[in-house]
Amino acid sequence: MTGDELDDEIAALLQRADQRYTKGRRALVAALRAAGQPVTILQILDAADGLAQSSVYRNLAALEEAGVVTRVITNDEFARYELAERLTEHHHHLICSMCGDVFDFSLGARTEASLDKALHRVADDAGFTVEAHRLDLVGTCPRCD
Amino acid sequence: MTGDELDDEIAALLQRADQRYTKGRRALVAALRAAGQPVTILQILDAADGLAQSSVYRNLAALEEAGVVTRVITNDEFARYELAERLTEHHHHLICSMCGDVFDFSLGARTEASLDKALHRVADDAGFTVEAHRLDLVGTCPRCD
DNA sequence: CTGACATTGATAGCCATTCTCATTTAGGAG
DNA sequence: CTCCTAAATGAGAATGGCTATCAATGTCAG
Repeated sequence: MTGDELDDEIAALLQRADQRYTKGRRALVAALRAAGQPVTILQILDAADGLAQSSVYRNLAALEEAGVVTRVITNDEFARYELAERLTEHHHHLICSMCGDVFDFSLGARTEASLDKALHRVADDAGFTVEAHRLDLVGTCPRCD
Repeated sequence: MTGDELDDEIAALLQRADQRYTKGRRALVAALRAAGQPVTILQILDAADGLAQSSVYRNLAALEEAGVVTRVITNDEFARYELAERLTEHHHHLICSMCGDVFDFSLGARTEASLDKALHRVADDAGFTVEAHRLDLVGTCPRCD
């Protein structure tokens, strides 16, 4: 997806949620795009300066509500954010249990498909309506090893 | 694993970590065993009363350190705990995004094995040392649907 | 029994996140 | 362009799950 297509898609998502695509929100999206991996609020504040902490928190919540970004759950105490899969592509996370850093990875289409089938079977049995699945690898990254 | 075997195993794990298997810790383990699903601190305090909040937090940390329990990461703001997989069996979680409840499920051995193989391949490529993998299904439980 | 030390429980403190509110900004109507 | 209304912003206060503190208690060894 090119930058313009991405922007159009985001604008549409925000409009649907009655939200404006403001300067601050554009800066957030740019920071997430530049990072290329899930980042903490602190990292965002350091990278894209001129943003107020309270606005970053508020706007990330608005963007999440609109389906533009996703909050990534990890082991440490800091929330991380990345662009939603609808704007990128389905992927999973490598989480370093030492430093907390998070990296993306994908499985082959075949593995992903068979996993998805198995998961839907499980969900049906349990009466669950599936929204998403989350697959994380927890370990030690090369830098911390 | 019978109750006694479980207790022996836990005692061994604690001993290895220079920790005692005290009354309060036994009560915690009993509560987790009775629950049969990951539970919050609040649920533990409600179920097994007579436990001090501070001791529950401290003891869950000690038990986690010793490898007896596992902290389960979910979407909501409450930490959940369950007996470690070494004391039960490998499984995954169904997470309800409405009420936050968490349920266990397992995949067939074949699916699990091929997933594990794919994950190790990914980890090797990235230079990661794998500790564990985490597979969660996020959706809506029958009660909230 | 006694000393050394781990554990407990009440409470104070911490800190990521959320809330508040006065101010600024943006879009629509005339 | 000028109002007007409502959303967005930013600085700081407040929230709340969790952690640290510390005096009192329990426990094992000798």
